Amino acid sequence: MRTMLKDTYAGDVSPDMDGERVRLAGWVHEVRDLGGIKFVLLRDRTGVVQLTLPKAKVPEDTFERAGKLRKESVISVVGEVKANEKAPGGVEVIPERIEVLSESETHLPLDPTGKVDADLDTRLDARVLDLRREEPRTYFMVRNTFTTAVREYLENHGFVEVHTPKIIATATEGGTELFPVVYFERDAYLAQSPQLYKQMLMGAGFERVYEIGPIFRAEEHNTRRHLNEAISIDIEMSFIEDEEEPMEVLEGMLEHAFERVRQEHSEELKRMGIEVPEVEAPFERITYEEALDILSEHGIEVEWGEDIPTEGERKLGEVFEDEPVFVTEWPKETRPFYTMVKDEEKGTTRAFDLLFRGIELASGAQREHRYDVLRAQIEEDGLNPESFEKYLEAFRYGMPPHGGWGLGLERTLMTMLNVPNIREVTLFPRDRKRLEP
RNA sequence: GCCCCGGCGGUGUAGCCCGGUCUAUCAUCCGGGCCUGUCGAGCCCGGGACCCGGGUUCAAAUCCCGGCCGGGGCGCCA
Repeated sequence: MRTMLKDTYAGDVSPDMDGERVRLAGWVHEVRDLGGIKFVLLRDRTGVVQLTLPKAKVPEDTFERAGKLRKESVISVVGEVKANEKAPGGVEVIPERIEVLSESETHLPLDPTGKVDADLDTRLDARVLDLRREEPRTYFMVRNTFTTAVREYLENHGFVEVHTPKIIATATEGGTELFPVVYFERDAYLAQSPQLYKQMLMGAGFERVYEIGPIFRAEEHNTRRHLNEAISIDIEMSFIEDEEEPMEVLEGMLEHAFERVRQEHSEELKRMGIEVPEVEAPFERITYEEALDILSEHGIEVEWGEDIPTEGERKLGEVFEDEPVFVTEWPKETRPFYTMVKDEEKGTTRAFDLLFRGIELASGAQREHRYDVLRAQIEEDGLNPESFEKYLEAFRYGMPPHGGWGLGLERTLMTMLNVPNIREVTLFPRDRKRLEP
């Protein structure tokens, strides 16, 4: 990366570049004025480098200007690299010229050097400044590595990326609340999931699709693991024999993506005290019934047919520690109409959830591809098949057996990085209280 | 939707329980000064705050009520 104003990243300046002339640009991290010598710490997205200005060795106006720099102003610098043991990292830059490109106001809403803590709420209010800090920046570099690795894996396994509509006409799965939007003269909603469209693409013969896109949930929840707008990684695949195949894609993909993050970010994560766990496919698999038994052994009673409550998820997280675990064979009543029933007598389905560190990261299933059965299940759920007409049509002209899952991106990152609040890994989170920035 | 908790300078806090030199603590920060090796620089001087409204009281940051804003738990989910 080079521009006319910048040819070197702060983090790339190293002692073996001694004598080289560099153009740097970034933010004034700190200024230490000792009178006859001044130190300016220049920060960019790669790190911090020290500019050293001994009065006798730099032009007078540059020396004067350095003393007047305000924290967080944007500057560009032309200078010479000097290896020097006294400098942090053993290297510093002696500037010839310092140009202020944009001056920062004083009284910053928070301290980007991180010497003084700020509450998450304060940080999110001043998110642009907050994102200049190393920790949040690292989270989003990890996020980028993660989604890149996900695409890599899925592309290598024959999945094609698609984009389905986010403005929809009807409630998809029922259940969660939808955000209404005014669509010209009609009512419409923001999509809570790409589910129905992914399936329609199976009918279209795409065979393997994935989508990384936003989902919207109008639930008034107020917790550290919920957002009203989140990113979902979704796949759907055709010609599967059972739900085992999409599960294998999920565990393989996560193994790969976690490994990538470990490879590319271990250094800065270690500095922050974060260790990304090694996850290895195949993951543990237990049935819903076995999960209930385990919980019962730990004093948590869940009635068959009920969803596993938060307390139970947490307990399972303790039991399986850093091991992701699939919970399979969920009862029919806990699952939406498009889920394929596995055992009519027992009332179990081909649905699965992926739990990791006590939190639900993904859910998926083999879907019902038989038109008549699907239609009947819509009715059983108390929904009107007529409002699913266009969806159902996809099942009338040849629909392969298929299945897939949706994985919450932010949920995955927050558990992977062990951060206490999902908002940490979201650039500009949307929750019950927050609509801006 | 139900429940719990909290609001003090730009930021993070002490003080609140047990009202009274609180003329409000400390750090960071901001402004000024000194200093040629800082790296959480140091030293000196200065600046800046009790969420809003009402009530109780001789007296309210402190007690009570309401509002606003925020944090979290549950439910539901990714």
